[in-house]
Amino acid sequence: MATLAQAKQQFIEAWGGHGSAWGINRTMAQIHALLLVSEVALSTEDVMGALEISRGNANMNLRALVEWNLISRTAVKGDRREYFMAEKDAWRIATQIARERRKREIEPMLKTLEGLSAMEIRGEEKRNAEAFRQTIKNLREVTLKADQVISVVAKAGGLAVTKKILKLFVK
Amino acid sequence: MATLAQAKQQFIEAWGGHGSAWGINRTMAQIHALLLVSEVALSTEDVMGALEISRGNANMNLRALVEWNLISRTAVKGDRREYFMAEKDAWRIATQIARERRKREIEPMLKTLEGLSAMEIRGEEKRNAEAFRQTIKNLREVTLKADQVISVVAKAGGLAVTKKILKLFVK
DNA sequence: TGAAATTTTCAGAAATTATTGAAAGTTATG
DNA sequence: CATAACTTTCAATAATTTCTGAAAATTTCA
Repeated sequence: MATLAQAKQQFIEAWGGHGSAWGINRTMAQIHALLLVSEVALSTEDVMGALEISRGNANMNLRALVEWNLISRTAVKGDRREYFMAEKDAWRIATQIARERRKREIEPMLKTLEGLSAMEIRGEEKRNAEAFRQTIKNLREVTLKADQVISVVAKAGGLAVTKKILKLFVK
Repeated sequence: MATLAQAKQQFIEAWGGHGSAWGINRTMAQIHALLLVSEVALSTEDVMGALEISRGNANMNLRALVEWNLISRTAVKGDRREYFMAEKDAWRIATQIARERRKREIEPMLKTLEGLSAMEIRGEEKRNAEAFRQTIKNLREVTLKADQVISVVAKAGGLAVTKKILKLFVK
C-alpha cells in the first residue's frame, strides 16, 4: 500500500518514460506529470527541487510546455515569481497533444509531398516517372486523410461526443 | 526540371527527416523511402550502396522495417541473397504505421495508468488522494478512446471507406 | 562435409540530443 | 534609478542514440 506521494512519484516516472516514446523528452514529460498531479501551482524552483534538475533545464522545458498549451503561467499574489499550473482536463490534454503533433509531424510531411507532386520530371523513363508520381500522390492523399481524422476528433465537442461517434463503428 | 533520380533522392532525404519526427530513426525511414520508390526489390548491398551506410546499419534497419511490416523479404531466382521490397499501398502503409505506433505508444501507457488505478493509497489526505485517482482515471479513459479511434480507422476497409466516414463529420 | 557466400551480432566510435551552471538579461520595487 | 529578485541564454559537458566494421554465426551448394 503506497502513500499518495509515492503514487505520484510513480506516475511522474512513468509519464516521463512514455513521453520519450511520443517525441517529447523525458524531463518535459516529467514536469508535465508533476504539474498534473500537483494540487497547487508550482514555481520554477519548486520544479527544480521536485525533479532535481537544473534551472536552465526547468526553464526550457516549462517554456516548451507552455508552447504546447499543456500548462499555463499563473500569478500568486504577494509573490513575484511565475507559477505554473497544468491543464487538468484529460480531453483537452489529449486534443492539445494531437493538435501539436499534427502540426509537427503531418503538416511538414504534407508540404514535402506537395512539393514533390508539383515537381516536373524530365527524362526518358516515362513509365517509371509516372509510377513515382503516383506513389507520391497516394501518400499525399492518405496523409491528408490522417490529418482530417485527427482534426475531426480534436475538434469534437469532448469525450462524450467522441464516445457516441465511436459507438457507430465499434460493434 | 529534375531527373527522376533527383526527385527520388529528394524524397528519400525528406522522408528520412520526417521519420525522426515520428519516432523512427533517419536511416530506417530512408531505407523505407528508397524501397518505396524502387521499381525492383533491393539487396542489402544495394541499400548500403544507395545510402552509403554500413552493412550493420543496413541489416539492422531492414530487419526493423520487416518487423514493422512495412517491407518484406523476397527471393530473386538464381541469386542467393535476400532481397527486400516495400508495401506500396499507401493505405496499408498508413494503417501499419498506426498499428505499430499504437502498440508502442498507447498500449504501454494504458498499462501504466491501469497499474496506478489499481493502486491502493494509504494516508490521511483523502481529498487529495481522491483527486489524484480521478486524474488517472480520466487520463486512462481518454487514452482508451484514442486507442479505439486508431483501431477503428486502422481496421476500416480502406481509403474510400474512411473518406465516406469522414464526410459525415466534415462540413 | 566443407568451403564459400551471406547474414547477424556487438564492442567501440561517432553523432546527436539533453543538461548544467554561471553569466547576461529583465523586471519589479523601495 | 539602483538594486535585488527573478528569468533566459548559451557554451561546455554529459548522456543517449546511432553507426561502423570486423568477427561470429548461419546458410547454401558442390
